Amino acid sequence: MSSCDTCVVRNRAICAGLDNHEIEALNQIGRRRTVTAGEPLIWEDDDSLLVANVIEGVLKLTTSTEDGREQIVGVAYPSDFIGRPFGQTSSASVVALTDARVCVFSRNDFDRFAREHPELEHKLLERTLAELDRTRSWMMLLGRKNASEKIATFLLEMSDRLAETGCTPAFGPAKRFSLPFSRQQVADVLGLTIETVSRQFTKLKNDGVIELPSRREVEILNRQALVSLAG
Amino acid sequence: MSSCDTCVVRNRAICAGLDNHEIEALNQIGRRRTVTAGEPLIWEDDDSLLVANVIEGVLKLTTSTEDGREQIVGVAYPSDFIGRPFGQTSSASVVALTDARVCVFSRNDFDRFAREHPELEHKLLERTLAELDRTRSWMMLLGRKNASEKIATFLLEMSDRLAETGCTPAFGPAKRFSLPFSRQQVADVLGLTIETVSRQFTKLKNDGVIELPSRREVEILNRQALVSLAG
DNA sequence: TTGGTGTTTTGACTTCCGTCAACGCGGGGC
DNA sequence: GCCCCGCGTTGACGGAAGTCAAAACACCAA
Repeated sequence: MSSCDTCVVRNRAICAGLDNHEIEALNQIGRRRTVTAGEPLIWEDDDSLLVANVIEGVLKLTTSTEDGREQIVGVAYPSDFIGRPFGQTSSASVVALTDARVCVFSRNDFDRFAREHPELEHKLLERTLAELDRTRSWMMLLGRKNASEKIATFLLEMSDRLAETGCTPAFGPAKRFSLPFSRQQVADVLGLTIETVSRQFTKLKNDGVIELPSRREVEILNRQALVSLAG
Repeated sequence: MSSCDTCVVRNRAICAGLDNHEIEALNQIGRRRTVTAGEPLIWEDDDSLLVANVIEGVLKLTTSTEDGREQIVGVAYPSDFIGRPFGQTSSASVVALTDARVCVFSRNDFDRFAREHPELEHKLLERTLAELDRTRSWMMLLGRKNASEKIATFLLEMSDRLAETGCTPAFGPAKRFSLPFSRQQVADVLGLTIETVSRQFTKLKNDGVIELPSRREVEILNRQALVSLAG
């Protein structure tokens, strides 16, 4: 009996579609791991010894300059795949934002397994293409949007992304949610400073667009206003 | 005799690795097309009816806001794959920057063929992963670098990218090259305005770092200076 | 409750880049 | 050759966001 049998992302992650025999083989080369909030899983420019599936929690992918500036280039949620298979060094560090559970593989083992299982490679390809789309629309935000457009876009995206994994059984975007990011991390996602993020949040609150019940909580009072601000 | 036999990117594009029989089948569903500079090949948000391999020339991938701001989110060179296979609408327009030749497929035909040829899907996966890496490092540039760092990084990237396809048989980065971009397009790549781009070019010229023999030509006089400016 | 620490907010000031406008230049057509 | 038009450059100016610093706040532990 493999631990995959009880895996909550079994039907959504790239391992979906594998039969029992294949899952058993995959299970042989992978292992479960927990990562506590703030703990790194992969270092930028290391040989990317491992790849992983996210089971639970949220992780950030970041790149940094030597002088310490940081940009969050991706966010991984449950069922997402992280790491860089097929012979390149990883271009990003991966750090847990919340306590997380992941299913890790050595890159070599994973590469070999993937090449023998086209269905898995296909799932990975679909995921990678979707991630590339998301990343490109984020480039638009980074290159061409101003601070208030960035914040509005960010809040809408959060509301969508967190709804999928949220506790609320209702469908559609979340009206109220808990950010997995500190203010500094929001700044690192949007290419802003922490002060600018803070000022924009305050402005939205004063304008009655959102409510901020606590540091990490956001409640969207006027979604339509956010949509029109997002540009 | 298929036209693939004489294709200059036959060994570099995703069709590399297919045997003669498979190439013949692929040739059946594809066709050659020329695109003149400035002409669009794919519209943003259309159903992405087609995908393509670049044989010759350079094309830009762009996203735009309703109010006309544009961001170039990718650049396709010979042997690159463009378009969005597998059931999503494309998130970017594709427009030729130079006269170009491409090998186009209807998306449905290509999807079907790809699913039957894991080796091709694997090549596409490797390409997509590499493109995602490049895109992420560009996010760092857009979010965290200032104008002079952006310009320096851009010139170095151009020098690398154009060397691969350049006429000069010598290896290594090109010392002198012809930009496939207008000043406005450089601005759209870097998330700047045309005026800022122009000023930064002039500054680099005055500082003796580059020479600008004509509007599109760039000669790098002091590569090391560019590297250290790029941050 | 209190005190301490790290995060967030707020304020004052600065700066980089965007905006607007005028000018220059180069290449194509006549 | 000459003119014209689009692209690129330059200058003056303003404003959005960054920087620096201090205050306020949340959260934890004792």
